[in-house]
Amino acid sequence: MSRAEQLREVFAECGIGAALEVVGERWSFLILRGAFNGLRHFEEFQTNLGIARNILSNRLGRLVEHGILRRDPDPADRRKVTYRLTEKGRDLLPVLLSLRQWGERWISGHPSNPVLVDRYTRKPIAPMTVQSADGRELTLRDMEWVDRDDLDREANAA
Amino acid sequence: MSRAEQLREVFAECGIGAALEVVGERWSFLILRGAFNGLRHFEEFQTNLGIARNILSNRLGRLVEHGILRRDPDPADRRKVTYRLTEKGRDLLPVLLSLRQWGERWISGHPSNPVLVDRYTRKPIAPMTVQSADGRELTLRDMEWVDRDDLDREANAA
DNA sequence: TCCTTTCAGTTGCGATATGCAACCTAATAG
DNA sequence: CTATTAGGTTGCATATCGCAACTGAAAGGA
Repeated sequence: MSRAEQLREVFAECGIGAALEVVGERWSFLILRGAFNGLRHFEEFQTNLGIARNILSNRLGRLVEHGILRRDPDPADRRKVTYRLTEKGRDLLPVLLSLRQWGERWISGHPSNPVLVDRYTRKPIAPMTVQSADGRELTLRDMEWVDRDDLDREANAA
Repeated sequence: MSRAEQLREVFAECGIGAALEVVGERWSFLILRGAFNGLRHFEEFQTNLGIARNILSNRLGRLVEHGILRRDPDPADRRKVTYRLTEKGRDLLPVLLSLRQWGERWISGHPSNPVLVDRYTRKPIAPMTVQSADGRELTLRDMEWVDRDDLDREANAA
């Protein structure tokens, strides 16, 4: 098997591809950002993001299909519909925050508003970092890509 | 100012929008995933990702424009060109890993191959989490969105 | 009751973006 | 000096996006 074929197999089953099929379309991340910031209704998303209504309709539908948002009628006003994050959706917070911090550092050049703070200490959250199993911060030089089977063999040999 | 207008202002200057303009297009993340895994040449990206050649050309060009990849001629073979991550590109690793871990957990349902391990302990890296300034893991219930100016006022009042 | 506004979409249509296959040029290999 | 490889570009078909206008059901107000 050529190096290229090896890599193709390896990448095909990567979680990134799977994730992108669900949240990789244009606007999906921005809609989720809105949801994390408390937006709930169609018109709120539309006016805040400035997204076309048909696209918004399509994206909300898809996020609901994939179980990232839940769509419920508003009991108080039967015209209204509320979109809320599910656990699966809330679990995207690390992705959103990593992306945001990167954008702040490398693109916009300054911290955004509002800030996500620890409710008790009132201090902004820490930058997202890659850490070892025992909590040390790792840089790319401290890491290595290893085939899962090779890793098992290493463990058994030890 | 209405609640909607407040939020619009607030979101306009969020780093996520800025980041997405650079890496939010289709294929960009997958190309970066490839780069993190050691792909360097046009044909490698093309055969591994199965992306159309014109789109690949366009995306590589854009990533280079934005300073995420560096494009160098290969001194050993003047037909070849190498694309490599810059520091700005390498700093996207937390984004890629968060996305990958989410995809593994919620979409593909199983860990991907290969694994990123701590080079010395040989243990897989930890899941990406949101942490307080002093390193405690935080859930959404432990956090709050706060306007930066309000936060400053809080700090001064204390 | 009737009229107006709000909410959450849908529809039609032109502008973009994507994907495929074929082609191209320079450099290398044999 | 011919064939192959690397890294693209070009043309063309299809899919997606974005805007503006429209719809239908539900409230709100006089």
